[in-house]
Amino acid sequence: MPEKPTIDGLEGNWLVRWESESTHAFNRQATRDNVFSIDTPPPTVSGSLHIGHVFSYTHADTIARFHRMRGRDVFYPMGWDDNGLPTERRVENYYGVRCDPSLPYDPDFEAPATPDKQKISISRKNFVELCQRLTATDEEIFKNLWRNLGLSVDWSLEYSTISPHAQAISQRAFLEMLTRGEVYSSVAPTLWDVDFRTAVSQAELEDRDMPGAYHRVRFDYADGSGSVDIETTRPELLPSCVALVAHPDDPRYQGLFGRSVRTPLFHVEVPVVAHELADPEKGSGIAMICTFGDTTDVTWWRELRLPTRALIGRDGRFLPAGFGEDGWPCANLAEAKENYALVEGKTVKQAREVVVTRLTETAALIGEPRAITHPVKFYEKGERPLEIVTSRQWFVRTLAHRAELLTRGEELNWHPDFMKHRFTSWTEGLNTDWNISRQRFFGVPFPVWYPLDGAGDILFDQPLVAPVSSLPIDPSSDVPAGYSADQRDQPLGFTGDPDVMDTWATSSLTPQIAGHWGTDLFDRVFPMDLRPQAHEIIRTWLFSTVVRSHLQHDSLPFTNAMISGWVLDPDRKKMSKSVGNVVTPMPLVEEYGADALRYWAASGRPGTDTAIDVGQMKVGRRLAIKVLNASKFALGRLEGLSIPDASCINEPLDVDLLGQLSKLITDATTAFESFDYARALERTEAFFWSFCDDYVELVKVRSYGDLDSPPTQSAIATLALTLSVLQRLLAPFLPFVTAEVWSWWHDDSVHVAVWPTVEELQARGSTENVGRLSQSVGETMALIRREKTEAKVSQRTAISRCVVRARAEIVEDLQRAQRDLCDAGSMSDISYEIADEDTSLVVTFAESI
RNA sequence: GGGCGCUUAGCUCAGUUGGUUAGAGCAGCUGAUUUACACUCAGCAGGUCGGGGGUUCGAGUCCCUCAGCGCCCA
Repeated sequence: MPEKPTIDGLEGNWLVRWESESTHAFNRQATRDNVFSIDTPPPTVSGSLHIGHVFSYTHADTIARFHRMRGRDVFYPMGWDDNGLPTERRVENYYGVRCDPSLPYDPDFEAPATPDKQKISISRKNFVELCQRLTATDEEIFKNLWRNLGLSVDWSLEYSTISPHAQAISQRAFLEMLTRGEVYSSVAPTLWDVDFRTAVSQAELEDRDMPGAYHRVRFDYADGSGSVDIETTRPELLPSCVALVAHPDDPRYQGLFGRSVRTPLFHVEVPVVAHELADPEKGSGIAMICTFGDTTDVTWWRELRLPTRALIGRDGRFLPAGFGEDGWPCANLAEAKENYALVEGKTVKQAREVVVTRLTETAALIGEPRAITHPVKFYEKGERPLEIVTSRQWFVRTLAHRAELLTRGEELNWHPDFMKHRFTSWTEGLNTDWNISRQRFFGVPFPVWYPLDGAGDILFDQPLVAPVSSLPIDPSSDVPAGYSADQRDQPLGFTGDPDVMDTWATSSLTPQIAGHWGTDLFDRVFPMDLRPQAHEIIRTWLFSTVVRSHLQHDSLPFTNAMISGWVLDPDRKKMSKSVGNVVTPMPLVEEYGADALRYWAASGRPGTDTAIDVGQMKVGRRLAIKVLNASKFALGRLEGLSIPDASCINEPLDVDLLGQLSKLITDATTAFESFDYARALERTEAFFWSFCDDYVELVKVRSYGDLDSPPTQSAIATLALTLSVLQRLLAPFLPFVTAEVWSWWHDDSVHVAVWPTVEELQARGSTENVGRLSQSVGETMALIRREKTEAKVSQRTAISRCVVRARAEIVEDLQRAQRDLCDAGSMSDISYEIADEDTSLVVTFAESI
C-alpha cells in the first residue's frame, strides 16, 4: 500500500499486468452452458472516434466484467469494420487517388506524400492495398482507446471484416444461401447513388426535405380531342414517360382511363391508367409514370406491366434514347430527336432546366412552377438524390420471411424493451428484398464466375461457384475449375462477378466470424448471450444479423440485445461532424482518468440519450479517489492482522450495516442480471458514500481500540468485509482503481474474484428492521453535527453533555450504539428523555463559547 | 399519417408492483481545518412532480386528454 496513493497513472500499470497475466482471456475449453458470449459491434474504423464510442462500449464492458466475476467464461472479442464505402472514400481523400478497375496493377506504385487535388487513377489492387494500409493504422487508434478505457476484451480474439477469415465466412454463407435459394440475382430497377455509382439498399436510405417545384404540364389526347394537365416535380423525366396515372375512384378522370395521350416535346403515345397509389390530393391528382423517377414509379411499372424507357445512366446523366424503336412509338420523330439532343448527356439538374425551357417555349408548361418542400430519398452517406437505375444485383430474400423475422423480434430480449418497436416497424415496412451487391472495390467479392457463350455474352443464369474448401477467393484473379486463366473474358471462357458485398452482408455475420463458424469454438459461443449496440443501427446491423442467423441456423443470433442511447453534446444536441460539436474521447481520458469517463458512461441507462457532462466525470474521478482513500484507511486497520472472520461481527451497528450490505448485494446483482448496470452503479455508489461518511466515522475510534477486544475486532472485521464487497461491486465500473486497491491485500485480480454473495456475510447481517439502527444513529449524528456547524466550531469539538429527546424505540437504538455515537460526536456524557415527538437534542460544549 | 420515448429543485437524474412530510448529485450559500481523503467534511437553501380531467381512503406512480421536445417507421 503506497504512502500517498493516487489514481493518476494507474491505467498504464494495470493495462500491462492484465495483458501479461491474461486476466481477460477466454477459456477455450469452456462449455456453452457456462459461457457468456458477446457479439461485439465492430466499429467503422474509417469514421472519426467520438465520445459515443466510449459510451456504449463501456456499457457492454460492465456487463462482461459482471459475468466474468460471476464465474462465467466470458467470450468478449473485438472486431473492426474496415471494408466498404466509408473506407474507400477516406482513402480517396487521404491519398488523393481514385480506383479505375480497368487499369493494370502497378507493383511499384507509391501514393504521393501529400494528396493532389487532381486524383490519381490507380488499379483496383493498388487501391485495395491502400485501403488495407490505412485501415491498419486506423485500427491501432481505436484499439488504443479501447485499451485505455479498460475494456476487458480478449485481444487474442480480434477480427476484422476484410480479413481473409471474414471473407471466407461471408463467401461460405453466401454460397449456402445460394444453394438453398435464399439469395438470387436479378436485373431490376434499383436505388442508385450516381456519385458513388453503386446500388444501395433500403436500409441505407434516408429522407431529406428538399426544395422542389410542381410543374403543370399539358398532355394532348392522342386523338386530338382535348388535353389534360398533370403536375410533376421531375419534368426532365418527360422523355421516359410511359403512362399517366390517376386514382381509380377519382371522378375527374373517369372518362380518361383507357384512352391515350401524347407527351409534349417527345410525341410518345402513352395510356392513361388507374392505380390506388395515385393520390388525388397531390397536384392535379393525375401524374406521369416515368421509368423511373421514384419507387412508386417502379411499383406502377411492375404492377401495371408498363414498358421500360429508362434514360438515366449509372453516372446520373441522360443516356441515348430509342425514340421510334420497338416499344417506343413516336408520332414526330424529328422533333423528338431534336428535343432530346438538348437533354442527352446532361445531368438531371441540367436536363430539368432544358426541358422546362422547351416546355415554356411550346406552351406546354401551364403557369409558373409552384415551389414546395418535399422528402427526397438519399443514400445516407450521399450528396445527390438517389436515382433508379436498372442493373443486375444479388438479393437476400427477406420479404418472404417477414412473419418469421417478426417472431424472432418477439423472441429476443430487448433492453430496454421498447426498442423492440424499432425492429418491428422496420420489418413491417420492408418493401424490397435485401440488395447485398455493391458496384465498388474494397469489400468481399462474390465467389462466383459466369461462363461466356460463343458470342461473348455472359450466362448469368449458370453461375460457376467456388468450392467451400477454396474460400476465400477473388473471382477477378482466381480461375474457376475447368477453365484456364487465359480464358478470362473470352468467348466460351468465363468472367468473374464484378461486384463486392454490401458491408452489412459481412458484418451481419459477426457471430459466425468472431465465433469461427465451422469449428468447435462456434458451438461453445453460439447463439451469443448479448448483442450490445446503439439504436440507430437496429434496422441495419441488428436486423441483418437476425436475418442471417435465421436463414443459416434457424435461430436467433443472440438472446439479449442491449441498446444504448446517443451521446448528446452539453446542450443536448445530437453530435455531428457538420455542426462541429463532435467530442473526441482521448483528451477526456487523459484529463479525468478512464474510471471517471466510465463512471459517466455507466450512469446513462440503457436506451437513454445522455448529454456529455464533465461534471459527472469529475464526480466519477472523486469516487475513484475516495475508493483509494477509504481502502487505505480500512486496510490500515488490518495492518499486520490476518483478515478477520465474519463470525466476530457482533456489535449492533456492525450487524445492521451488514444487513444493509446484504440488500445492496442482492439489488446490484439483480440489476446486473437484467442488464441495468446504471442501477447497480447508483446503488453501490450511494452505499459507498454513506459507508465512508457515516459508518466509518462512527466506528473509527472503536477500530483503533485494543485488538483483543471483541468490539474492536467486530469493527475491523466489518470494515474489511464491507470494503471487500464494495471493491468488487465497483470493479465493473472502475476497473483501474479497484484493481489497485484489491491488489493491496489480495494476490489474485479483483476482475476474476468472485462476485459478492449474501452467503459470504455468514448470516452476520441483521434481517429484521434492516437499517433502522443506522438511521436512528445517523439522524442523531446529523443533529449533533448541525449543532456544531451552527456554533461554527469544528466537528471534533468536545461535548460535555448531550440530552436527547426522542421516541422510545429510537432511544433504544441509540443506547445500543451509544459508545460509537459518543466517540463520533466527541461526547463524554449522553442522557435521554422519552417523548412522542421527533428527535431533538440539547448539547453543552466542553469549553464554553 | 402511424408509433415510441421524455417532461420531477437552476442543471443532470433516481423514485421497483399506488402508501408517511417527493430524494440524490452537481451548481449556489454558510461554515469547519488536516493521524484515509481539500480531488475533504458538515450544515443550509431550493420543487403546486409539463397543463387539465378522472379512478381511489390515498396518485410523481394507474386511465383519458392537451401541449412541448426528441426519435422510429410510412
